[in-house]
Amino acid sequence: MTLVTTPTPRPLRRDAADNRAALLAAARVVLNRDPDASLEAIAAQAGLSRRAVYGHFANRDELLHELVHIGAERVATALARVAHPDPVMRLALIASQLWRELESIRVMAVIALRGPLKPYTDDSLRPLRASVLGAIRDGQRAETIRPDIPADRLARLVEDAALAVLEESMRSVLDNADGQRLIIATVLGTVGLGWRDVEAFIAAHPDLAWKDHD
Amino acid sequence: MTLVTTPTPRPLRRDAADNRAALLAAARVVLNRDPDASLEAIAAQAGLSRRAVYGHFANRDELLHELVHIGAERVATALARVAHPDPVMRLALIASQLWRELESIRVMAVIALRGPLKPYTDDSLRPLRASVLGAIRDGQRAETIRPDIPADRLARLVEDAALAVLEESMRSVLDNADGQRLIIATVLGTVGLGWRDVEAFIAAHPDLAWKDHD
DNA sequence: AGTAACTTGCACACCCATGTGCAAGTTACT
DNA sequence: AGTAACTTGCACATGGGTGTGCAAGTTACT
Repeated sequence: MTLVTTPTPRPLRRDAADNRAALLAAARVVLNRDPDASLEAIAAQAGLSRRAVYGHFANRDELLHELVHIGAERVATALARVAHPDPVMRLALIASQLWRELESIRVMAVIALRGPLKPYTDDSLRPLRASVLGAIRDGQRAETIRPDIPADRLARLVEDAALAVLEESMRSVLDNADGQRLIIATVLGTVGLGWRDVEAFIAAHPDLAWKDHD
Repeated sequence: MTLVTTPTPRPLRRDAADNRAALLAAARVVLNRDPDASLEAIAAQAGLSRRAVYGHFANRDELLHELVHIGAERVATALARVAHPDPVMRLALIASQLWRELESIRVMAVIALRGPLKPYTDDSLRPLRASVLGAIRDGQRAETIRPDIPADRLARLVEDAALAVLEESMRSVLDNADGQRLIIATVLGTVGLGWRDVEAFIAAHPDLAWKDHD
């Protein structure tokens, strides 16, 4: 008769846990700079050897998979905060939350484009996309959002517009307040609002302003 | 005394010229689908062997260089048609011309991002970018274009927005009329016009409508 | 202080893409 | 019909990234 051990294989040693986290963080940084970066580059950024990577992840894909998984969780958490009857406001809130998850979002987008991780990444982004699409549909019904472009197509353009702002933030320096304002302005602009309307909208909703602490 | 031969090395054989053109066309197609496609893939698309590529281009970079060169010429030609006192109209015209050069533009953008060709590609796109930037500055002075975003930053966002439409055209099918309308709407939206203004603008300028036959 | 966990460095095999040399075949041009 | 141009297929070298095995060193935990 054998004793059944707990399914938990073993409580990771502290330095190992740190290194694992460091690798993921390094991957997020390096891959944002160069989507084709080698494991060598990622390990170096984490201050580890390439060989060590294989102590934590079976292979490259598993590392990326983890990255996407973590990103998806952060986005889901951020998205959970968003709820508002006005679809335009909902889009603004989503945009604003995305700004806070800049690096995770961008890595996911970049990984989604290339390689075999695409299906999984798409899965992870599904709720976000559904949420955007829903807001756009509602807004089109109310004609606050341009009804001249099919909702699904407009949703993709909004996604690309948001990504453009995230990329812009890698080129030049954007502090949080500016970045948040910019991504909101760009998303609402894409969706059909004129710039004066956007300014009025932002002014009318001071609760949209950037708050630190979470 | 020696006879001086014309600087033209020799008049390319016809099939060779055809194949060279086929390779460039194949590269445009294949690289639009996958920016990292191998020479093998490009040659195959052209119906040639990988080895033949080296009969026309010294190396991979030279092929890409040629592609960018051709693209730049097409864009320059298209851009030359654009001149209008109203900066918004100017942007619309630029956008409209870009739609006609879809594949060339997209390949250039994709090549510009990665690899050592970036400086050359940037050079090639300079006049286009200058033109966009100029229109934006003029429009901001007149307050028809949103003045709340610095002109250079807005120019980059416009560029990304235009690319987003070109990408959208690779995902779903867009006929010329729709594509042109969409890229104009997106660019003008990014630049701050509301969707009703855009519709009015397009309606007021029937000369913007798609015309075949160049 | 001792043990297991973790990292390192090196060696190696593997894959894939690029670039070159060369002989043999096909094709355009005159 | 003959010649040079062009393409092909193969072999080979090179380079860079991935993934693995193993021995030796370091570090966390008890």
